[in-house]
Amino acid sequence: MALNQKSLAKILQHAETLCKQREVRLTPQRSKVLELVCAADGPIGAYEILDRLRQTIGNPAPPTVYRALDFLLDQGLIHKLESLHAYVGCSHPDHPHASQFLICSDCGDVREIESSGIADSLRQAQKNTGFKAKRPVVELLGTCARCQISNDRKV
Amino acid sequence: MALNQKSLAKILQHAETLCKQREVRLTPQRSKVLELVCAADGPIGAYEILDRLRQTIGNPAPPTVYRALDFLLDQGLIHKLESLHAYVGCSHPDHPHASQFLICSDCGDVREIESSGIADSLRQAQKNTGFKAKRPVVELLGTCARCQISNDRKV
DNA sequence: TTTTTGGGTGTTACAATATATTATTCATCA
DNA sequence: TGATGAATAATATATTGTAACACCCAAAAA
Repeated sequence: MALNQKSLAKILQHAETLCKQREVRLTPQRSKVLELVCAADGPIGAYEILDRLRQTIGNPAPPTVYRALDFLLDQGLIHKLESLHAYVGCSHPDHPHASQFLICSDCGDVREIESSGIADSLRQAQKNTGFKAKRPVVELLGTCARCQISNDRKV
Repeated sequence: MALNQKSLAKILQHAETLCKQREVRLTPQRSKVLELVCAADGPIGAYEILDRLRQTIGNPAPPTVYRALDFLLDQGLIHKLESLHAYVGCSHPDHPHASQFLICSDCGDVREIESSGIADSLRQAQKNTGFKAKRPVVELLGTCARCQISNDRKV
């Protein structure tokens, strides 16, 4: 992550455009929550968002955050990492898509990938079983390439 | 699920054998938790386990359950459904494996599949990125074949 | 035999995450 | 203006998960 001011503005701008197209309302609060998620240096929890929101809005309560998060999730502007109970900004909110996450347990880094191979295999599995997925959750918990190297050095 | 007494006993027996082989201790409590998870009619939450455990053991506390669950997860005897905050017995604990779950939001049914296609694509993604997964989480949230049909009828 | 050690357990308290419920605001439009 | 519906506010509570520390006990070491 480590987003600069410029690209953050770009994301928010983009979100606004998308929501206008879709005729849904990106209210100030929702926009602020999106900003907090995207500006965060990695996945961010709902209550961390709540804390930071207090610096802008007067004493918000949990439902405020969760409602905003639900909206942003629906619009595909952010993703929820189920295994971390945390949220991240979406790398490419233009098109609805099934992304996958590589979550490093050592350094905490989270990388979003969009593997057509994985998507294909998931589609195939659905075809085989008659199941229809609305929200695929694919999260690989493990060690990123960089941490593997630094771990090897230590040993 | 809906397990009969006989196959439940078989599972427990099997778990005992595995743990002996691995030289880890399947204590009475852990065995009891495994039994509760496997006997449950679907995914079961930690606190539901806690409640049922009270009928056997004198006043257990949350850590008791979570410790047992952690052990069983480590041994691959159960799976955790991250998106449900719930646990299910593993269909085939013999070999460590990456399974995937089809979770129906309508009827609550959970089906464990073991798709070699998905496993392959995950492996490939790891190869491409240098990431090394210790625990893959693949959960498809959606509608099962049966519910799709009954939903269509209603509409 | 005694000591030590380490895993497992018991217990209390608390942290973190999430939802239910009810009421209120506010823009929009008939 | 009044009605409508979406969004928000406020309060309380439910649910899930950990930290910390004391204790027990069995197996290994002295």
